Amino acid sequence: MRIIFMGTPDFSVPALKALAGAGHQVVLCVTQPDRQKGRGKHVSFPPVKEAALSLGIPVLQPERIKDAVWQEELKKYPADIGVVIAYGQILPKSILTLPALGCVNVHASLLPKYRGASPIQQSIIDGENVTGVTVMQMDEGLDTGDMIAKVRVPIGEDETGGSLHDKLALAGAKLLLEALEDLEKGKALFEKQKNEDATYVGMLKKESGRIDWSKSAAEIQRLVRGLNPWPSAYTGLQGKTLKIWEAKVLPEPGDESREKEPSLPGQIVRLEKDAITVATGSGYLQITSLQLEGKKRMDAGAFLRGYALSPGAVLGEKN
RNA sequence: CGCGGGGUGGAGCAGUUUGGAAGCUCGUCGGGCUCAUAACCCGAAGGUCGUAGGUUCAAAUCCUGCCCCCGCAA
Repeated sequence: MRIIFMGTPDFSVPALKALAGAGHQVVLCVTQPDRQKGRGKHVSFPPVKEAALSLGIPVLQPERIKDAVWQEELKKYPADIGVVIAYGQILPKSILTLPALGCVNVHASLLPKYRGASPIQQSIIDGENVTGVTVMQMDEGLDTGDMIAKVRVPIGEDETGGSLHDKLALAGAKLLLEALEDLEKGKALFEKQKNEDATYVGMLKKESGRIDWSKSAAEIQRLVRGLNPWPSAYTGLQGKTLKIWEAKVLPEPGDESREKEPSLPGQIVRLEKDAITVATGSGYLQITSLQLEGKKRMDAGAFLRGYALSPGAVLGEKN
């Protein structure tokens, strides 16, 4: 089919490549404008643009796709269908209805749960056992369209936002091809979403990674996993930001000697050769991989070799 | 020219302000102790102190250029 592809981040790339690899004709890629990124304020291309250029696909980068000029521009690229994956802008109805078959969206959750911007990370943070990808026919609402295809993906014990992101991106690419095939043959089934079951998740902010030590160790550990590698869970250590990359949940501090001393949430109760155990609102968190502001990520053992840390210190204090 | 931290034996750090014999905690290797050990004791190997140049009797340390890593901000 002739396809207009709209997407921006890494999540969209496998689908774009899959479409091209499956013989579809991607006539145009619409993606967000180049932005200043990184340390030096250098402009960089969105991942989808990089991929599109290497595939020889024309790229359009509207600042505001709602502006009427872009609708006219899109008409220059006749297509059978639009495929939207994490594009980053709300599409007006005039564009959704432009291709003959309209536009379909690949969303990284089992709709109607986790509508919105950060379904991958949030499903881990919530402790879900399973998530998935949904392909839907787009309508004007936020992830409210009729569902065409769905695939379930289990969330593992050690799943991180990054690992799940990659799995879902690949699963989504595969599912998309199947859905397009059904649509092309006119045998696609459309299932309405149960709006009463819908849940919404907003965009991730840096602040969403701040650890609240009064929560349970299990909750904090899920936050650490869900926000790894971005934006990462963090706390404060002696005035500096401390990112927590990996941690385990312990029901007990694992040391008989300290049980008498009450510990505050966030207080370091035990230092081992390669782990730092911290008290939480419920249970203990054993930190095994971390990163201090300005330093590289390292395992707890390496950190303790060079950083004078002693039990009793409290993490997360005013920063 | 967005702000800031940093590059020192395999790892993580101190030492740089007040130039003058390369240090600490680990790891590795050898030996010892032990029923045993990630514990303890003894010993050893391993570093052009990111890189290029400058100042100096003397530079990890002061000055200049360059490379690389990281946190923030976007």
